[in-house]
Amino acid sequence: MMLKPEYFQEVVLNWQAQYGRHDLPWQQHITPYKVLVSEIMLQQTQVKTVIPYFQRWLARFPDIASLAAAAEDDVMSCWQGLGYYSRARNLHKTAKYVVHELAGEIPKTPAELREVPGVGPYTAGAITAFAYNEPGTIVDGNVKRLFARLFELEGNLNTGARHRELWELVERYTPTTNNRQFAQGLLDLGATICTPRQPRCQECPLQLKCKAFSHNTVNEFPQRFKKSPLPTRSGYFVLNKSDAGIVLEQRPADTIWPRLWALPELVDEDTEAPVLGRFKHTFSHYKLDAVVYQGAEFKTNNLTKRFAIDQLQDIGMPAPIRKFIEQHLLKPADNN
DNA sequence: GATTCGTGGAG
DNA sequence: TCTCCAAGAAT
Repeated sequence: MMLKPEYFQEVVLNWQAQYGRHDLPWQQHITPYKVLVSEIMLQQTQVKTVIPYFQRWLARFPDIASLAAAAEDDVMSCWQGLGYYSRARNLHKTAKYVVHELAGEIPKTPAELREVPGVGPYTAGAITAFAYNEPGTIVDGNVKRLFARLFELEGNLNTGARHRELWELVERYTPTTNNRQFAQGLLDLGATICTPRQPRCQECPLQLKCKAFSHNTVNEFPQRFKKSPLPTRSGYFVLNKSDAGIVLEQRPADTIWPRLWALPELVDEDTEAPVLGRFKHTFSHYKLDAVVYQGAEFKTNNLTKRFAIDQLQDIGMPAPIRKFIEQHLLKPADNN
């Protein structure tokens, strides 16, 4: 290895101590529970987005026992708007599992953590390192980018084989001590210095060791590949408003927005009912063009319920549905 | 291995 | 507005 692991570790640790982030909410009075919650929330989600959710979550479910004892509706309500809702249900499952089967102790080793629902290879290593300060390898988007540039790793690192290769490379550079600080250092370097665009190479402690920097190819790594444009789907929803509130439907577990409360959805368009409004929404894998009908009849096998307006803040609703409803309740259309 | 799963920050 | 992509995991 051209770059000695001992040197790399020393650089990352020293840089983290001096320039890394130390004021994130989940870094204060660290407990395994805080680390678990934060790591699940941070999956594919930016730190800035997570912080207010994390604060509210800890206020509502201060420890793993309170989460285990919570009702699913409360859990989904607290997660609403954060996306990837299976994370919330898995976290709830995990809390029950840990409280009832593991005497409240969150597992410590990556292997044991992998048995936990919603915990994959990254999160297992992260919890081990951050919660217990024990050796845990982490490969996320930050680490992938940093190593891709440091060693000019070519090709698509997202394939199974290349990802395993990258994982083993990072593993060889992961120390057996100072695990928490090292893991934080990797993430902080990726998030604040080795950024996707306009990286701050002048401030990077690894500048002289970085192959991409030396070849002036930093912006070419990690190599990007074209993705096909997102398909567009249509959605048809019903908003039935009365003085008593609005009717919502709890969505089935096998749809987008599983088990959230949303406007009842029609399988087809309704050419009879008046159109109240439309909205567009972009998911990770398709675009939604939605039509909302006013007072359309619908039949459903799902649970439906009428909610008063002031109840809506306490239930888990998809972000775009909530936005649409708020717009039309605050500024009701008078075009009928 | 390819798909599915949300939402919003930032350029 | 459009694009990339974010402390990924499950199926």
